[in-house]
Amino acid sequence: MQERTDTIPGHLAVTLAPRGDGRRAHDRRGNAYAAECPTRQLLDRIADKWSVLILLLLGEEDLRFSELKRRIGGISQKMLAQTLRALERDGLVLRAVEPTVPVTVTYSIAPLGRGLMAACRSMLEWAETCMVEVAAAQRAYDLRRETAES
Amino acid sequence: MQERTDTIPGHLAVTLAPRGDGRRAHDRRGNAYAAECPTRQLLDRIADKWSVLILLLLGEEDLRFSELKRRIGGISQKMLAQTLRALERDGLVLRAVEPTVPVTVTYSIAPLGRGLMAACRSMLEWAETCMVEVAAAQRAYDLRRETAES
DNA sequence: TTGTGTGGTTTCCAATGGGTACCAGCTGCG
DNA sequence: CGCAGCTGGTACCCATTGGAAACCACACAA
Repeated sequence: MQERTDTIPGHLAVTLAPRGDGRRAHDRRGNAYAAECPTRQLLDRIADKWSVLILLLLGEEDLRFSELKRRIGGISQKMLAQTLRALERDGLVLRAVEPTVPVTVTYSIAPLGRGLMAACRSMLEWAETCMVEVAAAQRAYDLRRETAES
Repeated sequence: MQERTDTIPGHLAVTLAPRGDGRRAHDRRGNAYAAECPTRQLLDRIADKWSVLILLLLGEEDLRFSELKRRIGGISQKMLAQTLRALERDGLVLRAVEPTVPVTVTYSIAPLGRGLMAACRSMLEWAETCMVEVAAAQRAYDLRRETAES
């Protein structure tokens, strides 16, 4: 949305190795493949199944803790709390506490998280679209291995 | 690259719960939030940091095992082998063995994986774009907690 | 009084991931 | 000749992570 290619103050100097050969486009924007790069660390946190699922759900409507837990099959309370806290810290979701009788906590998507949601959504859509082909590929692979073993 | 949006035969019938209330758009395409849903299981596998990084790299050029390991900071041989095998099984990457002196194994992206790459790429681009804002949000969050503690 | 529901935290244990060593097979160097 | 070295892994072991379940505080309801 804004020009940032060479306006970011300090971190590019850290992550941009002084190589001089501008080989690939993304290298000019910080190397997300280096473990120490902040972009990589951010990517590590969001390229996570629980984060993606939570963001997708919150993209549709605001939800409370227990409702999220109910909707996301297989998530433990611990991981839900942990992931929500991380997303809140990153400014991707908002946490609103209403001091009702049993305290009510509502989670919603923050402005910063909206952009990420689009990426998550296209991942989900790809999965829905290609699932059958993937399943076929798996069967083919397993069959190949099976016959190769004998 | 090719039309596949509405030509899929059978799986929609499987994942579409017979509920009748078409509340939300994605419900009509199988519930990816249920742990048993194949779409969810696929999403779990691809919403993973190593898978995303590998796909992004292979999207740019074919690479060999050791080159991938060199480029992806912090990945262990074991995780690289494991993730590559899973991606190969899912039909997302291709593994080509050339019987050279020390055997040379080249990995490339499969047609099926191309579509997913787009989603991975937008995730990376989002991370690059919003990293600074996220870092600021983190600092604000930490500060809030710090002062709340005292 | 005991149970319910809320949004967690804590505790413990199993599973997952990572580090390291090792392997096979041939090359080339000393 | 013999031995290191390069490749793409696998096997083993331990550290970290994730999950299940218990616990908590609080107010109300039966």
